[in-house]
Amino acid sequence: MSNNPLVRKLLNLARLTPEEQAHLDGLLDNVHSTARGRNIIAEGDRPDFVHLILKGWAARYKDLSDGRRQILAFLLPGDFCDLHVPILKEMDHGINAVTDCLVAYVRTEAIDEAIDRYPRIARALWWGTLVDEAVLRSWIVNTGRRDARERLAHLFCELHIRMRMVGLAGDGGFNLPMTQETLGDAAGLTAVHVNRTLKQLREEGAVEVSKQEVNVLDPERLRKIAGFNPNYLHLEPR
Amino acid sequence: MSNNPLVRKLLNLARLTPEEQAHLDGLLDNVHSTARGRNIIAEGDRPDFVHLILKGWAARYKDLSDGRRQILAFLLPGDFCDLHVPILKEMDHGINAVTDCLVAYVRTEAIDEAIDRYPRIARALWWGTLVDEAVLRSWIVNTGRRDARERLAHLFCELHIRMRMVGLAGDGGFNLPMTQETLGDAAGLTAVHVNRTLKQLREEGAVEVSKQEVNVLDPERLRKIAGFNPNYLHLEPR
DNA sequence: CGACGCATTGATTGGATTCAACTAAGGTGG
DNA sequence: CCACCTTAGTTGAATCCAATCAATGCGTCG
Repeated sequence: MSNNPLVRKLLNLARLTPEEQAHLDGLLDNVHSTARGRNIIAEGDRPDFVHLILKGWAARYKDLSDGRRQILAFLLPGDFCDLHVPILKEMDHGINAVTDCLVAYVRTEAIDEAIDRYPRIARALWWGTLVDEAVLRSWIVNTGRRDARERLAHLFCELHIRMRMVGLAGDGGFNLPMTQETLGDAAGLTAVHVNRTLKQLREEGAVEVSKQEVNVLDPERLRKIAGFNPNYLHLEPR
Repeated sequence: MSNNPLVRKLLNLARLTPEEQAHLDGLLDNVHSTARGRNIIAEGDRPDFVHLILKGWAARYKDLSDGRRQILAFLLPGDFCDLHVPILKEMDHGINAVTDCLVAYVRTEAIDEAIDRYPRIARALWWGTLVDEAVLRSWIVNTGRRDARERLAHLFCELHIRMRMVGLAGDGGFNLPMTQETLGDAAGLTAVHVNRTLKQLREEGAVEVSKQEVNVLDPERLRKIAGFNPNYLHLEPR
């Protein structure tokens, strides 16, 4: 099994030849590290590279002028930050390192070349961006129509699957290295209310979140609370 | 000026030759109508065609099992419903006709062919889907971090620009043919609260919404209430 | 005309925020 | 090494925004 998280992720849906996998490995030679709390990309940037998370957690976010912050997506190893930059030029949001991160800087021409040369890579990358988009839609439902308890439950279900996809979680739970404040910024809640809601989820025996660890006590109950339907992650073999 | 809304929309950012425009016109020969309230596509469908709105309003939506509904996007003339279907196969949400609609059914191979033949069309279509994605992100901020008044103001700002892009609105306002219930499903609010909030926005002289018409009384004030920054629509000429 | 869909308004409830206090854990420096 | 400080988590009380429940008005359409 490749230890290139991009390959691990794409193999969840596409079959890739060793040659194709090697080509993807070759893209990730220019690696930088970003310390926790620093921006990987800021709103308004016009990056020359496409950025891919290799290690750690990052968050796509937008800030309002009065300080409110909304996280738009969590980026795990294997996720691209800004595959769209070659077309859109300017970032309309920022990417922040939630933990210390290793980030690959990929030349946009190298992406174009891989897409031209390997149709299956093209298809797999496209699949990845479409799943990202589906996750965005799911987050709109989350913030728009679910209450705090359902929201956090849904977030944990999603992150658990995505962490498993890249080999970073087992069945019992996963590592969630962020504060309750950050969790609130993702769920559209205050840190205080996240705290109370986590307590409630713990007391009803669904999930226990402590010390950066999510411990899924009762997966079935958690899915039920969340109303979780994984179809939007499009994981069935085509 | 073309009366093909797809061309009108794409011309906001791409320069397209008459030949390219004619080719796009040629894609839209298979037209069906859908009555208000009917689904254009349902969750779980695996459509054989890509659908494009030619006339009317449609809504991308998800329903929860207990009846709560969240609208994920409004689709205007020129917008694709499901450009992603060739890759993802199964719809993870539905598309509903908010008004009577005219919808073009485009063969997926015809899209592929246009993309292969005309790189600029490819680029323009990609730009369109990336803007759709940016709009999704903006809606997450809306439902996650803005209150009812800010949310509706932001929605009106966005729709006003998008309507102008396809020649369906002037400076003073635009036609919004939907109930307050539907507006609530988009903003993550109840119809009752939408009603009260519209009243408030009217009383402070920002917008007047009545009889399916949005009348922007004070654009500057509306943008200020919304905290509206149009950068996410990526409309500057590249 | 009566039925229905939609808009409007009032009264009440409830979920989430705000403000505030306190604890626990970790890191730093005198 | 421990006093001190910072950061994160926890809990209580008060407040507020939006949901809920409910009633009414109004126009349209069969």
